[in-house]
Amino acid sequence: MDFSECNFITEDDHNNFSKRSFVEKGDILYAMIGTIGNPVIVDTDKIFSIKNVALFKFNQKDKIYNRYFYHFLNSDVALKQLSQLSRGGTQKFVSLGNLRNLKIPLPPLEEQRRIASILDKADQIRQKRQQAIAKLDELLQATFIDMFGDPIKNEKGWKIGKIGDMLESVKYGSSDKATLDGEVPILRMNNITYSGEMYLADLKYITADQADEKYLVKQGDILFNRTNSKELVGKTAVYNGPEPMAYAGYLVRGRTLPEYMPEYISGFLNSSWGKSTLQSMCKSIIGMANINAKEFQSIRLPIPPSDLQKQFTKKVHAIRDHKLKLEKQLVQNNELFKALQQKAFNGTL
DNA sequence: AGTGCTAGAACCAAGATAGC
DNA sequence: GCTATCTTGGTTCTAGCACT
Repeated sequence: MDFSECNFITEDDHNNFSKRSFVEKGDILYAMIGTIGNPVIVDTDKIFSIKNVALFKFNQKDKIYNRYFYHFLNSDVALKQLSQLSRGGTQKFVSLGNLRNLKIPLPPLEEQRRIASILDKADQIRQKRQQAIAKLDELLQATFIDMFGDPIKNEKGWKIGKIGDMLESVKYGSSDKATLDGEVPILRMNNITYSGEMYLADLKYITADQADEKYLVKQGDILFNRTNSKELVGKTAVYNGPEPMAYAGYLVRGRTLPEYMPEYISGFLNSSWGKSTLQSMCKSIIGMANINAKEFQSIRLPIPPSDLQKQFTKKVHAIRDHKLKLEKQLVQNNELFKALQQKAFNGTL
């Protein structure tokens, strides 16, 4: 059907609010530029100026149910229509005209409610899964505190030392140019997440010749991001992935002595104390911050007994395994949701 | 080899403006 | 006046090079 019977509203003068900027409960907002989409159902009445955002109002509430429309906007059926129409060079955007002309299957209201409630339920399930995953991250932090206490107060009276004391070697990575078609994958800063995990996607590669032993990571190596913005400098993760893999020059590789656990060091650096230590020590110049290998090694921390570090590592691995399981389930949930969505909007649900 | 430093690419969102 | 499109600007990351 043609959607022109709905009101679509865009911008308004900043000082001159009118009906056009009155957003009500149940309206839907939709980003027209940048990350196109991300529809939101408004849950409070508010007046504000809208720009580059489409506002959907539902004048004919007996004909269209907003949650049904919301799910439609999120569906591939709608996105496909829009992706063919979106314009712009580097910056993609859709126009109001494009949105007005969206073709949407429109069954009777009761049917729309039924479909929306099925999709809502499926959506809730995957959100719950996502929350469970987030909880596991918190558990990781809590486990660290539980076992080792507050590192600043050091109530448990651990020996205090430097990260360097726990390492057998510290090396900078390769400064060779990474490409998409080389042989050996090379880890870059985007492969380390802020929360301290490896993220092995979006890989680039170097040639086998360039992948000298000194530029390769082994399982159990610590990777430390020496150059980045002030907030992100010092991102640290323990490598546990497949080999061989190389690492780039703006990462530092730390290899622990056998009696110490890389997970403990990473756990410390990823705790709130670790993060604030890193922020306070980095040398920040025009946007970029640096922590060199020497400074990395000089970071002071409590060094608890090996046994305890090993126990911590076991727990970390158990939590990560569980998280991996949940993430797999989440992928399945997402696929299921997509399938339901497909069915919903081609009339077979 | 290790390190500091910087240009600029990529991305994205908001502001500004041209044109109907 | 309204909409479509272009410009500006911020953030983050990439990549490389020069200095020690």
